[in-house]
Amino acid sequence: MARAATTSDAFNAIAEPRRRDILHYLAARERPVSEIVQAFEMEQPSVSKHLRVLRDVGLVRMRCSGRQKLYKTNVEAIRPIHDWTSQFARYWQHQLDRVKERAEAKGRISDDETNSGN
Amino acid sequence: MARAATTSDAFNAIAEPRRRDILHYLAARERPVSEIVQAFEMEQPSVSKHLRVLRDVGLVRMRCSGRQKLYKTNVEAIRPIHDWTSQFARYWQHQLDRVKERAEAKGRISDDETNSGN
DNA sequence: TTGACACATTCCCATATGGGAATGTAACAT
DNA sequence: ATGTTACATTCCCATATGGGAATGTGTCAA
Repeated sequence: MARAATTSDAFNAIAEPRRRDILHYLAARERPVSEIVQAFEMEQPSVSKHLRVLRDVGLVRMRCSGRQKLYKTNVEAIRPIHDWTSQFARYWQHQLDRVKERAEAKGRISDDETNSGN
Repeated sequence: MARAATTSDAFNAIAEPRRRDILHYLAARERPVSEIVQAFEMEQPSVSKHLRVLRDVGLVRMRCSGRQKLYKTNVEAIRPIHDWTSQFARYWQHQLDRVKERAEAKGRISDDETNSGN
C-alpha cells in the first residue's frame, strides 16, 4: 500500500501547508476562489484542487453565488485534530510543573546566595 | 512537485494513523521496539520505519539500553499542532454561544408552552 | 569465534500525490 | 448566439510513500 489519500481524513488533508493557510484564511468569513488565488499568489487550478481535498474531508463548506463559489472553513471539522493533540496536554502540564519547580528551586538558591552576601 | 515528505514536519508525520497510535502508546513511558511490534501486531521493519519518521521530525526520542532501543514520545513536539488547531478555538466558542442561545430560547418557548397549558 | 537476539536499512512496487498546462463547464453580459 | 468570466477537471510526470521480503549491524551469550 502507498501513503493514504489526502482525502482519507482531516489529518492527511492538513498535512499540506497551503491547505492549512487556506483554512486559516477562510475561517473568519467565506470568500470566492479568486480571492484565495490573489491572496496566496497561486494558480487557480491549484487552489481549486486544494479546495476539493478540503471539501472531501468536510474541512470547508461551499455555497454558490452567481458564477462565484464561496468557500468557508468548517471549524468543527478541526476539533478531532485538536482533541487528539489534547491527549498530550497532561504531559505538558507535568513538564510545566517541573519547570515551575526548577524556577522555585532556583529562586531559593538565589535567596541563599543573596543571604550569604555572595 | 509531489507530496511533501512525511519527514518534512510534524503535520506530515502524524498523517499516518499508525504513527499517531505509536505516539499515544509512547507518551506515558519509553518502550523497546519489540513491545510496539507486539502491541500493534505490526511487522518489525514497519515499526522501525515509522519510528524513523517520528524521530526525524523530533516527535520521539531514542535511548540505547544494551541491544534494545527505548523510544518515548517527545510531547513538546506536538504543541505546534495543538497551537495551530487552537487558532480556531474562538470560532468554536462562537458556535457554542449560538448553541447556548438556541437552548435558552427553546427553554423560554417550553416555559411559554407550559404556562399556556399546552 | 560462533550463534542468537534486537533493530535498522535496502530493494521492489503499486499507489497517490502537487504543480503546470490544457481543457471542460456553468453563469452572466451583449 | 457569442464572448467573457469564474471555477473545476483532466492529463502528464517527477517524487514520495508504506508494506513485504531480504539483508545489514551492533550487542550479548556460550
